Amino acid sequence: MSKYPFSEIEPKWQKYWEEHKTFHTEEDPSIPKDKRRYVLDMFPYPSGAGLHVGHPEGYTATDIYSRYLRMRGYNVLHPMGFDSFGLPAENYAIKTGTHPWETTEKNIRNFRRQIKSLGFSYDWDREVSTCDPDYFHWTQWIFEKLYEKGLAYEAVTPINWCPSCKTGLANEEVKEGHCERCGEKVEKKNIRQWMLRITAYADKLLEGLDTLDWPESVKAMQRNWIGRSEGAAVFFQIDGMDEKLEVYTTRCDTLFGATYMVVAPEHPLVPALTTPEQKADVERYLEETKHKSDLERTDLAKDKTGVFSGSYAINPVNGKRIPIWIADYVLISYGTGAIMAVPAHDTRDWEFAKKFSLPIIEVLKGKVDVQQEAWTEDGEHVNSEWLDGLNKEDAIKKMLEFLEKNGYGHKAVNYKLRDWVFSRQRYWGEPIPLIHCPHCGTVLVPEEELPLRLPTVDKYEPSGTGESPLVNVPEWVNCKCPKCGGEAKRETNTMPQWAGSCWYYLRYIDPKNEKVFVDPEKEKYWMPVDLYVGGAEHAVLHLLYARFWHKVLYDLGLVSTPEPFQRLVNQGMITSFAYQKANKSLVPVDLVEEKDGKYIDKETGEELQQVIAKMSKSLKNVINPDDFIRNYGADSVRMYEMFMGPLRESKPWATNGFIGVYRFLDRIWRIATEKKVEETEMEASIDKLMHKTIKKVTEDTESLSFNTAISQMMVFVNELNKLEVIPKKALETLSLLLSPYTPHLAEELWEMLGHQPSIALEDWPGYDEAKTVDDTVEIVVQVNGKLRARLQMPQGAEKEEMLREAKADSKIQGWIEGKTIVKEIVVPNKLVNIVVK
RNA sequence: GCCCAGGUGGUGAAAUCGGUAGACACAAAGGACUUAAAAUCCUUUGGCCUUUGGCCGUACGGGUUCAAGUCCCGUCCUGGGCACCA
Repeated sequence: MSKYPFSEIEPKWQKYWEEHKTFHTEEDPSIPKDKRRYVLDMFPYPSGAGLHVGHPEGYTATDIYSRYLRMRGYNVLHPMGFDSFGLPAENYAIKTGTHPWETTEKNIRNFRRQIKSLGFSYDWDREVSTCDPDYFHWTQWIFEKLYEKGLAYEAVTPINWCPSCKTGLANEEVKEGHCERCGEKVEKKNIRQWMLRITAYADKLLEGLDTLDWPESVKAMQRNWIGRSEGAAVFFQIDGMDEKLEVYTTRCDTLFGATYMVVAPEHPLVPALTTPEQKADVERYLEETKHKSDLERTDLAKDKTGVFSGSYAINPVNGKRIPIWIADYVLISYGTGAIMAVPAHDTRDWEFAKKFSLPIIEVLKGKVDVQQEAWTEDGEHVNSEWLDGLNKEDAIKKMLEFLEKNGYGHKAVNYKLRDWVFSRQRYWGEPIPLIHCPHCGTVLVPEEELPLRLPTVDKYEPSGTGESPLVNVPEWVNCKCPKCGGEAKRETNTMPQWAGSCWYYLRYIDPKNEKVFVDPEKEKYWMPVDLYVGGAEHAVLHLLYARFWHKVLYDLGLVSTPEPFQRLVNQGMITSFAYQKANKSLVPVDLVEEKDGKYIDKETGEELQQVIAKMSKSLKNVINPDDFIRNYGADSVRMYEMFMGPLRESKPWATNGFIGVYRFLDRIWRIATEKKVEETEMEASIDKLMHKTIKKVTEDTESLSFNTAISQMMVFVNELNKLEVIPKKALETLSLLLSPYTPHLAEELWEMLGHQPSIALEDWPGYDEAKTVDDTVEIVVQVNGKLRARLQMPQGAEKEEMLREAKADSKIQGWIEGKTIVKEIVVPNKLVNIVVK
């Protein structure tokens, strides 16, 4: 069926670009700052499975945009690399004994081949790979800066432990109590960890969001994750003890309604609070909660449990004695690990109070009986002495004044954000460049000894005791202390995968520099990233960590911008069709057949419903672009992925739509090769359409609305196809407009039209605004808002004339005859609406 | 439960400073060309009716307006994120 020889054209031009270094980028100082753009893709983890169709979506979008900007005279930095440390290569090594380096190299070669086969205009001289010692040299160096600044610290804390991956996880890597990577239930485990003090940057990370051109949803997610809340710290005197219990509350105005207190089971005051009579009960409860997994503790049922400590606290506002309970619905990790409970106005406290028959006192006038359910909305204060009658806002203000004046408390801010657990007990990651010396304590590996490389090991198996496989390599672990020269041991933890991706965008700027991580002049030349495109799955993890590192580098004067990524666009996920039984279970795609537009389960004959689902191995609906590139060409793949729908929205991969863009490209090929192409005067209508097309494609490319730009090009091509003789100018313009989208075809056409390559270096075509408007326009005539007639009128006709013609129309007369005209609305060049009674 | 997106033909989707709903494409049906097929080209294609015309139609129910897919209020559904955060 094929006439369009993509399999010859595409390798030809890919070779040309590579040999001529068409997309090599230099820091040309003569190009002003506002004519430079940094267009970045989220670099891939080179998995063994290779590229899937989601990758080229974002990569094509940035490639079109980069090629467009170059044609508009911008100097564009558009690099690609590989995020190559990570667990899959290590797990494969455990299974097969193959060194992760080998697996990773092989996968990178495959990824590079696949990416190149799509004809992207990357400057390959700038490729980086995070597992390359020349790269992680500087990852380690940045870690040392963080350490020197006091932002890295060691702690033995309960961390999220994945028993399957045998490593600690950051909070961000735990999803619903399960390991994000393997799905195993996450346990709590106390081990020695390196932590990064990201909490010190909570406010800066929050405030910076306001300056960014990012999707609101991603900003909202980061705000949620940081979780800043303003409230008060309140001190409760413990009855009969010289101790105070500090709580955090956002609603200090409800203090008169506090009828009991709760501390987390891990709270340090628990032993002191426990009275002899309660000791047995408390110990039993502590034992119980210790064995609950995180998931069980936060499980759906959320049945409240707890035990009375035996002690009482004094409510500072009224001197009442209130009991102190121990319960695991209070988390040690948030606030002070202790709360004042106001059961009338908090659902959780209410449930607990009901279960243990604690008093419920209403302090906000609500619409419900607080003995029956909690009232959690605002209301007038009652039973609150000097707060009675006030609303929430005023009452909080007044209470804060009272607390501060009497030393009972003060304003306080809390965050949900936790410090970042930065160490992993694994082999395939950047070694943390620290040495433990019995005399000098923790000492940094001297800068001149970086990069600190990974030793060769025989077994990649983690020890499972919370230590990395590196502990089994004594010749690597044992070393001399750089300070005192005595016997010392290396840190055996490695960095998490996120480390390398925290700063890779800076290394692209100066990838081969052996002296510094990035030359400051070059950094100033390109930063910040003008457009960053990638999946929404990195909304908190990568994008928060990278911002954190960048802000630290900024504070150290090492980078020139407070934020790394000025504009972020999330490409929508490419989903796939899946087939659902009546009981909602999904059937793998290879067990489904299509019959007369219906989908039938091959095994049972049951009729199935077509639904949209994430691509997954188990449903066998993962799509690899290689087959499509082979069968239809890279240009078709690029164009199809852009034509499917808006870049930002998720959309299903429906292969039957693919043929449409292929036909489109084939049609262009036939126009160029089978029709006469001559330097003729263009017919006015074609000329107008050409100018309209240039305008639409320009605007839509600029705004990343590639799907509508493509449909406009289709309209233009359909019109050209009707002509016997093709004006050369029209075909040249089409080639230029196509060139960011289907660069191989465009280069070939450009050459056929007698031009020197490369079309990528040509100027983007301009348009004449006057030619983008039609001489006559269709005017819609409505009567009472309903469409009744259409008129052809000259562009820019006067309102009076439009109205006169509308009323003169025979159809309209039928509608307005014998009625009173109440109102007449005229929108120039658009419509007339006559309102009658 | 909370926070963010989104709901338009058989399908992917266009159209949002409120102004012709369904551009472009797929699929389907019919036709031309052909010994035949593929490819290509042309026509039709939201639903209904009494079909040179009319009525209905953008998840559902209200509202604002001369005019609502678009704005406002409420409801339902789908996707994503967070989740005992005091």
